[in-house]
Amino acid sequence: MRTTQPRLRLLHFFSRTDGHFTPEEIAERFRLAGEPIPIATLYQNLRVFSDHGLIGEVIGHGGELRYDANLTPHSHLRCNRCGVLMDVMLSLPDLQPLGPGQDWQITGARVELQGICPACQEAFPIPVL
Amino acid sequence: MRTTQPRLRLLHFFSRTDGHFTPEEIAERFRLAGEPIPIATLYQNLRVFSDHGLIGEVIGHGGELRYDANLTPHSHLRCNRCGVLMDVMLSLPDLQPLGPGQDWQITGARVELQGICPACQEAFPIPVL
DNA sequence: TTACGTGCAAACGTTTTGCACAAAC
DNA sequence: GTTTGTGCAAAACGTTTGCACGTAA
Repeated sequence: MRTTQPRLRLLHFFSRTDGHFTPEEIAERFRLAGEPIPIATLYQNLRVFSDHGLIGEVIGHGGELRYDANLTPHSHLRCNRCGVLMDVMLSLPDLQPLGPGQDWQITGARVELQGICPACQEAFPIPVL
Repeated sequence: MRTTQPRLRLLHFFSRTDGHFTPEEIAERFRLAGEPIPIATLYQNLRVFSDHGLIGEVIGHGGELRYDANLTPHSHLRCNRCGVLMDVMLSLPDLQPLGPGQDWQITGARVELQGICPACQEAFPIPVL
């Protein structure tokens, strides 16, 4: 894996952010910064970084693939009103299913909590969704 | 919402299956049955059914959108080896985050367990993934 | 110097849209 | 008769690929 200009730029981007971005959103950031990154190069390197475990992948609300610099095991918490997504730590207890699935060997879990963020609780005290 | 021929055919399909299908997989089933369904009509009605709560949406292994006739609250269990996906019931304990996120109002959760299914445990006793 | 990465353009598969026609109410 | 849905063709969208050129090692 070679040290190239586009890879350094991408790593620099991830080192300064903690969000969950689609490829298009990342490209937009570079475009706005006046230093656009070719879309093929972007996709190629997101794949490479992900394969090498340098960044994580998250499935977004609409099913779109998002990349994430937070590599620690964590769950996600999404606001049902404004859609904001944050990382949370959950201490997960025994996740072995009872009944159907009890003979599976569980190796991991992906948990996405849904809820109303504090700002939306304040803005819309009466549930609208 | 009108009762039309394509909608009845689609509902009939979902009433007889309990899998998680992509639009293309559903179209393929109709094609094989000798009664193809136009792709635009299929997409339009999957959206309509989902909006009306008649079917559920699941994000598949590769991030693709899948539709699901099982409307009861359930989690998914996916095999890391063969990719098979099954529905499971989990009795989820307290999911309120501690620390960051503790001031959110939790309304639901989407849980996907990963593991090795019994058939794969038998076929590959030594972990390959 | 040679293997690897870049980045353009083109291809690709999936999903959506425009619209004239048909069917349901 | 009016509104809604159908289904074709075309467009749009996000992503991948082929390939000649550039660059890191």
